[in-house]
Amino acid sequence: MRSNSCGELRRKHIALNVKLCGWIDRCRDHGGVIFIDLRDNSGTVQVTVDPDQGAELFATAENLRTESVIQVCGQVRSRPEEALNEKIETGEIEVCANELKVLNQVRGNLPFAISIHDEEPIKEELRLRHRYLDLRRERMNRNLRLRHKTIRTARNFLENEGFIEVETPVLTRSTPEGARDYLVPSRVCGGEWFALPQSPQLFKQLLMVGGLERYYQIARCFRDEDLRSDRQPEFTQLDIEMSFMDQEQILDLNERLIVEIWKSIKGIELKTPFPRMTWHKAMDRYGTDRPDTRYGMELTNVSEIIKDIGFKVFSGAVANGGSVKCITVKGGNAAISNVRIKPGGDIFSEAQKAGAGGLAFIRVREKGEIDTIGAIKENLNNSQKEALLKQTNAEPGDLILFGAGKTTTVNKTLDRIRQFLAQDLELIPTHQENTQWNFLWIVDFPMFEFKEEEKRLEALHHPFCAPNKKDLGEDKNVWHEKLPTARAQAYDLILNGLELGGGSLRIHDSQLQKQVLATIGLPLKEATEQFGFLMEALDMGAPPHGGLAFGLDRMVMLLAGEESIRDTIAFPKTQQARCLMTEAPAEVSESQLEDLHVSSTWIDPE
RNA sequence: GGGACCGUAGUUCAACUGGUUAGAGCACCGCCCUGUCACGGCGGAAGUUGCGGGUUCGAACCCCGUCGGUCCCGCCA
Repeated sequence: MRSNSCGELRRKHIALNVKLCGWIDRCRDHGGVIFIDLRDNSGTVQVTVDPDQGAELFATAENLRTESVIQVCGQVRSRPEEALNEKIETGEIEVCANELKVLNQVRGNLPFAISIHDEEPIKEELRLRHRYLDLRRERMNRNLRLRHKTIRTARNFLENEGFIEVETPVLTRSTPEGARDYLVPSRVCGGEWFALPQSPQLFKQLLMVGGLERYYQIARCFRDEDLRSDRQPEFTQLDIEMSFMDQEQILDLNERLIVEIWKSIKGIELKTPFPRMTWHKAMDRYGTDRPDTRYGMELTNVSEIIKDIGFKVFSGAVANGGSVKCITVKGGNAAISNVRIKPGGDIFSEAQKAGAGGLAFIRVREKGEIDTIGAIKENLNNSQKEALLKQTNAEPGDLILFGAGKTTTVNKTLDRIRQFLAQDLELIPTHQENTQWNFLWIVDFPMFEFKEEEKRLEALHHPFCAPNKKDLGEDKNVWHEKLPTARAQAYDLILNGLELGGGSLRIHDSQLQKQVLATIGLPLKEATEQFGFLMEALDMGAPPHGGLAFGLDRMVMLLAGEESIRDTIAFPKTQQARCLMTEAPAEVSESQLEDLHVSSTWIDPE
């Protein structure tokens, strides 16, 4: 069909007779001579149609339209001296057409322009409705190639490390905890349902019991929860699991994988080992378990200094078991007006959205003078003031913002304000050549967190994470007492404040597994029903194992510099989890439902 | 489940405080043009202002509802 690709043609091809296929990127009809920019995915080349090549050919060329698919036969020739174009890779030559066939004619208006020269933003709704056209455009084409290259790099790396790729079921069983499942009714087993996997977690553990030792998968995962710019109902994980490796070895292997990917995609040599931070320290210093370390403004705990002062908002918070923390905004006096930090202001309302009742502040003036509301100023003696300024490293010109109350709320508030101000004050170097890639391992997560609404403990990662042996001790009889406060051998990889992946060492002892499930309030009977196959396997020679999973869509998004994972997925869904192209989900016939022993209770609001 | 923003020609945008026939670039159609490369020139067609209702002498604009899209909170082990 074709002898060459458009983008490869150069001087050395001059005089060669070529056959090209592609899309018409643009046409320039000069009446006597017609120029066609022909595009395939290697690039574009100028095809010239001269009138002396025949009336029929010329007539066809005159009626061409943008984005029609054509096949061109012609000879590569040098362009005239004055018509060379340095801006185009193929700008030294052109193809003189002697035959031109329209393989597919564009009829009617295109919903939007495809041309590489067109940079107009298009409404996403339209892009999704005609995704095949959007994919033809430079940006999406590039993103999908980048995604492919990322996966290929991971595959090569893991291959060389002795991993094998294994597929796990998409039709599996529903499990409690975690996200809402997508369900599939069984026709053969009436009244019973499959669930689509939220991740291949249990299967990959059982592959370890199966003696595979090193597994990976580009795994599709499904979660029926509300969406965000970085969440799709079906998304892809780079899922990895291995046996006989301790945490350090697992982290090291994954660092090398990440280094390899960044080298191949960005041409950057990342420094290893990546920094590590305990979960506790992250919460303390940043108020979040996924801190963005590209900028400072860390949290300072000042509970000790102000616990006895007369300002009840502060002292009361500490007395009630909470804390008072603050962030110091360098140069904040000049940069941030009082209007913004008082009720109604944008910074104040950020604090409110995080659950804070108010937002106390201190402006640091020359010679240690401070400027704040009377209630704080009057109740702060000189030594407390000095201690405060010292601990926060505040200097004249700085603004200190406080969170006081329940520690979780204080952390949430200050984390949110810290991120908001980083954006606002442009503390993050973006669109610069030296983009920072701040990788950070968060380690030593707690096993559980207390779920206020349900008055019970819940697994922070998932209930298969192995607890830290040091926290349990040697005596198996007291494990159940120590479990609730134990740390997990779990880790997250954070990149610039986003969770890139996470994992853990797994429990490979059925007794311990049962105790963990009991700790989150799952009775043995139910646990056996849900996870009996796992517990059984753990009694039949289960190797110590662990692994992790990376959010591939998110990783590609960051590598591509995109702000939504939809731009890294060929056919993504909208925030309402619809596909605008196929219009899925859609109604099905009554007989299909009957086959599945299902009847719909949906009542159309009309 | 909740909050915010958006929806005008095929498309990207405009239309003052609610006021004449809803405009412009690109695309499209026609004519002209032999060296352009985001070609150029002249002309033309193109609109249920997402949809439904209300307020008003008068609505793209204000109000209510609804549909769709985006961002966020809740949610997402």
